[in-house]
This record gives sequence, structure tokens and C-alpha cells, in this order.
Amino acid sequence: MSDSLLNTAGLRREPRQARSQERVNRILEVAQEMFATEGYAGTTTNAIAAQAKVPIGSLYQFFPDKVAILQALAIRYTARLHQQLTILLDSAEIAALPLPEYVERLIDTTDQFFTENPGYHAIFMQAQGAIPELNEVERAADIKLIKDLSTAFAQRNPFLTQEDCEIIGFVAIKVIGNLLWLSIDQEKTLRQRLVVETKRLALSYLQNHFSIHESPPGIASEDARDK
Amino acid sequence: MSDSLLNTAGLRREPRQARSQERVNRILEVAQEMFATEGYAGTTTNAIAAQAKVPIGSLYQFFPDKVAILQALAIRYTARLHQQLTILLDSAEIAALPLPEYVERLIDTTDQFFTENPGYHAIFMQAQGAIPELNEVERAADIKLIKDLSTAFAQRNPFLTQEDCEIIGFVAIKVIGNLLWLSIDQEKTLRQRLVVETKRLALSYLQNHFSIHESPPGIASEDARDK
DNA sequence: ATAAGAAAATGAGCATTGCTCATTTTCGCG
DNA sequence: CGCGAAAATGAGCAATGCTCATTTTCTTAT
Repeated sequence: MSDSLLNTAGLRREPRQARSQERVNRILEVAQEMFATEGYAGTTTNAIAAQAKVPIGSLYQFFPDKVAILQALAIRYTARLHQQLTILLDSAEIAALPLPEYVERLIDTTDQFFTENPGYHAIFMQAQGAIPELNEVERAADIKLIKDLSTAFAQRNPFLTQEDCEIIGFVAIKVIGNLLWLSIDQEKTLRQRLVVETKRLALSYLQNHFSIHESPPGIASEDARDK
Repeated sequence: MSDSLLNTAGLRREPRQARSQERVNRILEVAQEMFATEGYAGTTTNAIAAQAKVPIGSLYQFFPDKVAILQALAIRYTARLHQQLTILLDSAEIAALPLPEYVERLIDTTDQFFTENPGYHAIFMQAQGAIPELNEVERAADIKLIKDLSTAFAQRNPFLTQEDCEIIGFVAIKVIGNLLWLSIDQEKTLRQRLVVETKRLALSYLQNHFSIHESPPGIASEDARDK
């Protein structure tokens, strides 16, 4: 109906790809909103499609299944966090900072990201563990971060092997992430205290590795238990 | 049909409550097995009922819904772990141990539990975060543990307030749990190394709190960032 | 312009799942 | 043995993720 009108109007030919992109974005925005408020399981794909004004069939042309939507959101967030942290990790100026300030910066940046992106928490919280695809996204992000961190560590203590640096990086990333993650739910006072404790924890652990040169691979008393 | 035959057989009168308990146990065993192999979402309640040789209707007399089955399993495991750790925490003999050995014992016990109960990992991994009921179970277990740990801490450093002890306990529990948890998936060598690092991390954090008396509540440089 | 064929869009409906509830079976007791 | 209450049962309902036959839109040739 009203073909000629549209055609003569001149503004019919919409860029195909751009329109598709627009629809995908709408789906992601709506999904983010609904996942956060109703939960992943509580959100139906039909509802997402309806809210985004996209037919359900079209939704399934862009996304192979429901988890792919969540996965896409997770990737988007993860990339943003990585970007923030890379600014820190790649800066020579910051790499030269004393360890306490370095840790301070690292943790503040992560904390700030969590604060500014509450959706990240809401969404990742949901299907963590339950959905292999999400774990994979998290794992991939961690691997990149650990690589960056471990090279920074290698510069601070040349006695450490690359493997050492990677394990220290793994532990640091995981522990900081976990603790800041848990702090999000808490009331403001406790939350700030947890951030402080996270810094203390990370700093004492890293000092343990960096101040002692020729560091031994094992912990002190190996035979204290059953000998 | 064949009423008289059953009645005259005489062995019909089965102890009611015991039989119910037996059925509930069968359901839990089957569910544990299926959740671990097929995943929570991949396991249907009808399949659990069929496998446990219990009509679906009866299953729903014992459990209000599907998550209640998972919840019951989680509570069972959590109670076992708490029991193991309480043995340590309540022992005066062990409380008198030097900090390094104390940490060693604590972490080895937790690690051992994870190793001996792979189902715990498989099941908790699944719906973590996704299912509020499970988080509640975990939270309740943590609160009990933190209470026990923090009283032990208070004895080691009388300068710390109760609130300090609880926060230190929270951090310790969460961080140890998280790291050992992550180590489970790893191959043996890396896994052992992660356990070692967990001990190093926990020890340096706790030493930081226990060796410095009159401990300051905040970390060193509060104004190092934007001043 | 227009027709023809390719590509994209659409949404009614299918298969599956968690769960219910009308019916059946079992139990306690006079 | 009979009767009323309580427990057990499983066919089937409602809801959800996803499909695919049909329709619409776009490209190209004439």
C-alpha cells in the first residue's frame, strides 16, 4: 500500500546493514533491561522481541538462541572493562609507580567500572556457572588480562619466571574481581571497607612475591603437617 | 483388582515415614547424579522421578518445585563442609598453632573437602547466582563460618574490634573458597600450585592484620590519587 | 517501467518442560 | 467388613524456546 508515495519520497532506501544493526542494538538494550529486572530465566524471548518491536523470527535470525543474547551482552561489558584496565596496564608512567599506588589504581579502576556499570553485575550474576558460554567469555577476558598483568609483574621482579608471573596474575585478577564483585551488594560503609581490604590483601600478596628476590616456589613449612 | 491377595500377603504394611524418607533419598541421589552429568537445566523433573521410580506427583509432594531439589542437595553439602571446618575451628589445640600452620590446616581441609566431594562443585557451579535460593544457602553457611573464624581471630589479636574480625573473616573465607574452587578444574600440577598460592595469599593477608598491633583501619595512601 | 527471481522478514504453531489436580489406592478404626 | 480420611498417582495443562512455510522486500535484466 502507498508504494509510489514512499518511493517518490526518496527516503525509502534505508541502508540495509545499518537497519539490521539498529535492530540488534534494540534487542540488546531491551534484553539488558529485562534480564536485569526480571532475571534471565524470567525473561522470555518472545517478550524481548515484542518489547524491541522486532518479530520473534527476526530475533532468531540475529541470535541462534536465547543464551546468545546474554553472551553478546557479556562480551560487550567484558570488552569495556578490559579497555579500561588496558589503559592502566599499558601505561609506562603507571607501570613505574610504586607497588602500593599501582595496586591502588588497579583496584580503584575496577571498582569504578563495577559502580558505573551495574548492569554488568546484574547480568553476569545471573547465569554464572549455569551457562558454559558465559564462562567461556569470562575465561577469554581473564586470559587477556592475565597476560597484560604478568608482563607488568615480570618487570617488577626479574627473578620470577613467566609461569610464576602468570599464576600470580591469575590469583590477583581472580581475587580482586571476586572481592569487588561481592562488595557491590553491600551497603556503602561496608562496601568501602571491603575495597580497602581488597587493596590490603592484594598488596600484601604482591609484596610477598616482589620484595623477596630469588623467591622460593613453595611456601614455608612443607612438612609441618604429618611428619 | 486382586485386593484380597495383597491384603492376605501380610507384608504390605510398610512403615510410612521410613518409606517416605527412602523415596526422598532416592530422589536426591538420582538428582545429584543427573544434575552433575546433564546439568541443572538439562535435567527434567519427570526424568528424575522416572529414574528414582517415583511418580512425578509424589516428587512434587516432597519438593515444592525443581529448585527445591537443588537447594536440598546444596544444604546437605554445605552442612558437611561446615562440619569439617568446625572440627578445626573449635579445637583449642589447633587454635594455639602458629599462624602459618593454622592457615595450612584450614586450607588443606577445605581443599580436601572439595576433592572428596566433586558433586559439590558440579552442583554449586551450576546455578550459582542464577538461583536466589542457592545464594541464600551459601550465605547462611558463610555467616556461620565467619562467626567461628572471627572469634578465633579475636584471640590472636585483641586489638582488633569484632567488626574488624568479621570483615577479615569474610575476606579470608571468600578468597580461600574462590581460589580453591577455581583450582578444582585445573590439571594436577597447576592445581597444587594454586593451593600453595592460596596459602601464601591468606597468610600474608592475615599476618598483615595480626603482626601489626594497634592496626590502623585504613590503608596507607588515602589521597594518592587525585590530590 | 516491469517482471522474475533471490533474499530477508514474519508470526502461527510445534515440541518440550515444570507443575497440577481429579481420580484412584491405601490406611485406620468401629 | 465397611467407611471416611489421607496419601499416591499420572494424564494433561500452561508456558516457553524455537522453527519453517508463507509473505514481503530488494536486485537485476530486459
